[in-house]
Amino acid sequence: MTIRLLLVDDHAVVRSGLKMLLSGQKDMEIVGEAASAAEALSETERVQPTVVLMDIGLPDQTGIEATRAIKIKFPDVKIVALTIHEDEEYFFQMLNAGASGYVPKRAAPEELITAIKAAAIGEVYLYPSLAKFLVRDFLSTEQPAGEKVNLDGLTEREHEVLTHLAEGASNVEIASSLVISPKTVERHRENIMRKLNLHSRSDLVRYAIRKGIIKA
Amino acid sequence: MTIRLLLVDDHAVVRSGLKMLLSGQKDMEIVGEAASAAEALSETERVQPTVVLMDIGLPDQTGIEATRAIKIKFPDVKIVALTIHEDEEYFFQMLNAGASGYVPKRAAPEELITAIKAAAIGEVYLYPSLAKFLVRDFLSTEQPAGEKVNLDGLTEREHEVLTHLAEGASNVEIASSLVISPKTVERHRENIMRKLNLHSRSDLVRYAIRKGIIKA
DNA sequence: TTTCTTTTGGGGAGTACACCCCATCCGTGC
DNA sequence: GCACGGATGGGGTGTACTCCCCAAAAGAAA
Repeated sequence: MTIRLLLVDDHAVVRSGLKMLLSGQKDMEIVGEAASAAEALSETERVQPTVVLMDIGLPDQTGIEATRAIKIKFPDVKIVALTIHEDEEYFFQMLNAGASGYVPKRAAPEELITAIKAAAIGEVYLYPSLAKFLVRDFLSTEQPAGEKVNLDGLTEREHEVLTHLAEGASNVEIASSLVISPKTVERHRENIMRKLNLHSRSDLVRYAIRKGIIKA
Repeated sequence: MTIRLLLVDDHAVVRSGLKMLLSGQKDMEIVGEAASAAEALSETERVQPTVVLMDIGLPDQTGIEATRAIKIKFPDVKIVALTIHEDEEYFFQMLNAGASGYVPKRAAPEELITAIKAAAIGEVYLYPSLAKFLVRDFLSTEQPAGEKVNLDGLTEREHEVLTHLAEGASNVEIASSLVISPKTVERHRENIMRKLNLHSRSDLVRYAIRKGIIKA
């Protein structure tokens, strides 16, 4: 079964390139083109494509709005975003609008083809640089690496020891890592704890993560 | 910069096939192999790979547990799941465990290579048949995706104890808080540590923060 | 020069932890 | 009924940790 494609992009050159690229695919057929959101909707109605390749930057509306409009009228039509934008915001909005795929224009041609085929059979292709956003959202664990400023009154060495401590290393492990005696490590740890008013390794771990000294 | 790979699969034949397949890649180098979860962990420590190719069905533990263990000890090591399983359950668990990619064994070789490269630069490759699950999850829960039940295999009580442990409480403090014996707290702690393959309070703290169980 | 800080290290006391053993009670499932 | 897992506890062993004491060398600051 051939995949019926509708190309939506306001640049004729881009559409031509896509036609050139995709015409080599036996199982695909380009059944229509559109240069605006309004046209995209009417063309979808007219040609009943399997998959719509949707640009985001369109003259009248955004491709996001066009996607939403198409999915409301034709829920079975799959839409793959093909755009220069690689930021989280557009990506999430396209997903919310109902897109079945998201491919940056810089992607390799094979990736676009994979995305189209995936969309056609009800699956979803996400470009790796965008997929990570979704996974991060899924894990919902925000931990943007904080500034590595050193203003807690610790000395250079103490800071170094703290890093190891926070990573869960034992005194002996740290000693061997820093090539000093375990007793010295202990000494540093005591000083760190006194300065920071902490009293356990668990406290040190949380402190270090809060300060961005280590990642969780 | 070459990508250092560790292959984890209990079938030697599979590993051989992967070596054959990946040896053609100039920017990749296979630096180790493992046939079990335990071996995976020790090999990771030994060879410090960039990316671990992780099977799920392993003799001693699941690849999910192995992934969790590796990510806790070596957060920077990227892990790509390579498995015969294509169901939602395993997929979500691997993501929760910290995987940077998920590729079914039936996928095309190029897709595996893409996934490895994506993981190596901190991105995420998700196979289309799995990606749709994540998108559906994203759309259904809209904001608080992921972390809702005990995907880590802990019981209700253990989860409760873990929270206190992660906050730095001692056994005695937790005992008095939960109105049980310190010995019981210890019992729970042991079970938690065994299930999560952790061995110190510091590990527990980092685990809990990563999971969003407590804030840093 | 003298003082202070940093880094290095040892001894020891008391506590907490990590990891084993054991058992009982209770509810769910077969 | 019986098995099974979960929650509850006790005992013990060895190690690691937390916190005190002490000191000395090197370098910066007074």
